[in-house]
Amino acid sequence: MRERSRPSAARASGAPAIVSLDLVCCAAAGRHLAVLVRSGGRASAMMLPWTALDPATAIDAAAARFAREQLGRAPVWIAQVGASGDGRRHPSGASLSVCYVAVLPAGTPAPDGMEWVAAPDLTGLASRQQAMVPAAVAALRDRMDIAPIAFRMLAPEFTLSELQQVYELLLGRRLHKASFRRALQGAYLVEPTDSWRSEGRGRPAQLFRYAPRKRRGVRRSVRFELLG
Amino acid sequence: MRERSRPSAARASGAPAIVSLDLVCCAAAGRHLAVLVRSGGRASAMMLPWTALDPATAIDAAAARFAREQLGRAPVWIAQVGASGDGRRHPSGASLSVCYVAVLPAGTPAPDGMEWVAAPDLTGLASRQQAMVPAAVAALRDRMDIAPIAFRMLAPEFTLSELQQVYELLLGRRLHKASFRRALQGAYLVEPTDSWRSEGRGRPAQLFRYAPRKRRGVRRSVRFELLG
DNA sequence: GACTTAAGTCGCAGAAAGATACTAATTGCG
DNA sequence: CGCAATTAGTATCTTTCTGCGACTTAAGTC
Repeated sequence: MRERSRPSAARASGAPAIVSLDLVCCAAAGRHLAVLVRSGGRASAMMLPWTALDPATAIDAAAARFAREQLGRAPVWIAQVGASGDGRRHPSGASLSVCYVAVLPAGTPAPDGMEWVAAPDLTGLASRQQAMVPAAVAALRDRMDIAPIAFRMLAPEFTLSELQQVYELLLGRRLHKASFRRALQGAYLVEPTDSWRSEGRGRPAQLFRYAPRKRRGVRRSVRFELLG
Repeated sequence: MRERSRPSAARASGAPAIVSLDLVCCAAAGRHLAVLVRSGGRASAMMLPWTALDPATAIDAAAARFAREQLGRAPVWIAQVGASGDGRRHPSGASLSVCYVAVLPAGTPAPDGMEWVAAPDLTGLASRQQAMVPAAVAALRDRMDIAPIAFRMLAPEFTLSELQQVYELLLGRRLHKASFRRALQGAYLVEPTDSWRSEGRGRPAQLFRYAPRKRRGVRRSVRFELLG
């Protein structure tokens, strides 16, 4: 089990780290989803931020605190992806790793010692961490229709085109503009502001903010389409 | 940290168990979802089946093997629910627990030392295990439209009314018969057999089997309804 | 002023989903 | 036997949802 540079928190007690807590921090960046990696000195030694899990602390709280420490600020959203532990390598040598996915607004600068890498370009991680990235992205995609993840990836005031781009990013496919806006309108999730933003060429876009209004619980119909 | 009767596998080595692997085994039982519990001698000392996680084994494989051991057969479906570790109590005293949800066909008899308890009646578990039950049910509900969970909860040949009852069980609401069948028909997931089953009162029902046919990938539209 | 680009809107055609009502086949009972 | 009760399965109508192309609006560019 090889070891290179590791975060100072790891194995501080001298006891071997049994369980690691790993973080996939995501932000929208143009057409890609960017992930924060710690580049340990050389470019080839990239790793996701991780720490040894303190058995005395609640794990969700530990993840939130670790994210705040690493980012210098609280993420706008965080959730557990899952636990993984098998033959694949982890920088810590931990036999078990619990992965969390955190979301930051687009344009957040990378903290010292870290950098944003587009998710598809992210290679060369230890194999267990490598597998966490698609799992974290899938977790985002799966939960974006029950939590306002896409909205949190934007500044508090945003254009509907920006929002649509985030949805297209996470879903991995293009959406139809009119249909997207109609669905959004019907959900009473945003309210217009008085501001407009002119960005280069075309007509200025109106700015909106996330302001969900209470609605009676809508129950979706049974979907067999993805089964099989 | 109190301890009562525990499975023999736990702490066999004498070292304290750091991570537990817990199992929520589910089966449809009438109008309720039933969960397998180990009733340790007295009725009050119920617990979910759990074991100490062996750091040397891949966790998914360990969960599958533990389920097979406990059930005397392989479950028809199993998936990880997540890791939980906080102040709440666990029978093992473990600081971290990884929960898996397993599915068995309706009517499966409880193994020795275990019994089926309807999920709503399941109280008196250690608090961390208590929280696993709704989380496991939610995991089933969330994944039933991407994995054939409902079909696996039935015998290989089943009636459409039985299938609908399972869906209603997992979704927690009534479905419309005609709409359910129309959607099922359109998904090409089942094929009729030549058998019919007469069960007491009304008209005999035709038996179907799960036989998904390949279809082009259907992409669902953006859903904002559950957001907010 | 004409062209380009992007934002935002309109309306239609087809698909999907809900409801009601209907037919069909069996058991229970007088 | 004949009829009510019960459950399975189907037909049809209506409403809603969704994909899509076409359109208008407002800016920059030449």
